[in-house]
Amino acid sequence: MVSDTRRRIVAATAELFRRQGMTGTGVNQIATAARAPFGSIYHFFPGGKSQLAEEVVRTSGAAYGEHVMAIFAASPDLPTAIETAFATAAHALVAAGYADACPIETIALEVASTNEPLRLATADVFAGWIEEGVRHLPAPELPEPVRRRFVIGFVDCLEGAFVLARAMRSTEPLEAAGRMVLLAARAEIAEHGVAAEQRGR
Amino acid sequence: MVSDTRRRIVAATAELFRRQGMTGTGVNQIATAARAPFGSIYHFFPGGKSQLAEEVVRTSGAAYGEHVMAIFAASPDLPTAIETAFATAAHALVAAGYADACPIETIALEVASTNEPLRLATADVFAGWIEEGVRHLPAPELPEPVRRRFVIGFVDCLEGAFVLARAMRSTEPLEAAGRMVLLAARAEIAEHGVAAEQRGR
DNA sequence: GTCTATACACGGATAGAC
DNA sequence: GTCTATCCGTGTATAGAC
Repeated sequence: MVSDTRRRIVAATAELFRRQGMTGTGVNQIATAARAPFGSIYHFFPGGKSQLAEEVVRTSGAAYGEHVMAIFAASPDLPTAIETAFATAAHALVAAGYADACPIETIALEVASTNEPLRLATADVFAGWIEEGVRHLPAPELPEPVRRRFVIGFVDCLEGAFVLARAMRSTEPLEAAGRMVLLAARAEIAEHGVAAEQRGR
Repeated sequence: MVSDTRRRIVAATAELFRRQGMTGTGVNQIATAARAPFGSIYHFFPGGKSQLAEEVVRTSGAAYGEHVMAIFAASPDLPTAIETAFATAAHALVAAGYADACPIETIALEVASTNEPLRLATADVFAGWIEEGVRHLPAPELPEPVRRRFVIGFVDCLEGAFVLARAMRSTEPLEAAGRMVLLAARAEIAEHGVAAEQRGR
């Protein structure tokens, strides 16, 4: 049985961190947003802000990965998956007034050179996305190393597009990223798909 | 005649913001790093941290854009430019211990939903990169809208790769991004370059 | 387990001597 | 122009009543 107060704290923290980053968010602000007494945060997270941040990074990071995996799973082929993923991301970003994009991106940059435990948490999340992405990429004809490289490039494009889209308040960066990933997908399939057929002969 | 103290303040701020972000950096820390008296910061920047941040975003953003443009200008064709740009970025990132990547990326995410003047400054920088990139992209055969879309995708990939590379302490994301951009470039040239030739007949 | 009060440091910013 | 002292708010964190 998980406390409801605890859940509210984690949810409020995730939302605030996603929008303002970690250093830009105070524990006080979290308590207010979660409608939780200040002391409850230190009751549930004796390690303070760092412990809370690590849990938020790992849980919201995993949830976001599953969200993208669901799109992969529902797509008949790779081009469809790419178009759906970037269109969905663009739609969600506009709906949220360009506030909510990737839940861990801002934190990842903030802690990369300043907080080793949290840096590791973000690295674990990205590694998990890549692993799951390689496993579920709807392009079984591609050899595993190609799939891995492609999935990493996919995440690169999505994350980078979020930065430009939020700054410029435009979906154009997401459309450009989707196009780039799509062209790369076609090229990899043309090259390695054909090679696979030739090997099969 | 520009004060040397002022220059040291801007340089120190740029370095600290690039590594720790803006909210994670205190004015006190800036003064110490710049070996400048605390009050000098408010002497040169009466608007305080915001004014200093805006100048840093615009100047270091423009400088970084010129750095990439120099690579474009020195490359005989688009594939070479892409390979050089991503290889140079990877080399620089490793040399800096994964601390120094894009000078405005962390700030852009921090301020996107919290500080409108600074958000505009980051958007202006990105817009400037795109404009210059479209102008100097070593692929004159591509029509202008295609060049624009491609340049935006290029920046998407670079920025996103920086996030993953810094978090994972690996150059693999930069290599994957470079590969993705390269494949997309070949595809655009194959499609539109041929179309241009056909129109010329 | 819940909540309030408070400690203590550091945040940004200002005044004013030199 | 340079630098120090200081203000006040907010930051994280803790103590302890309930």
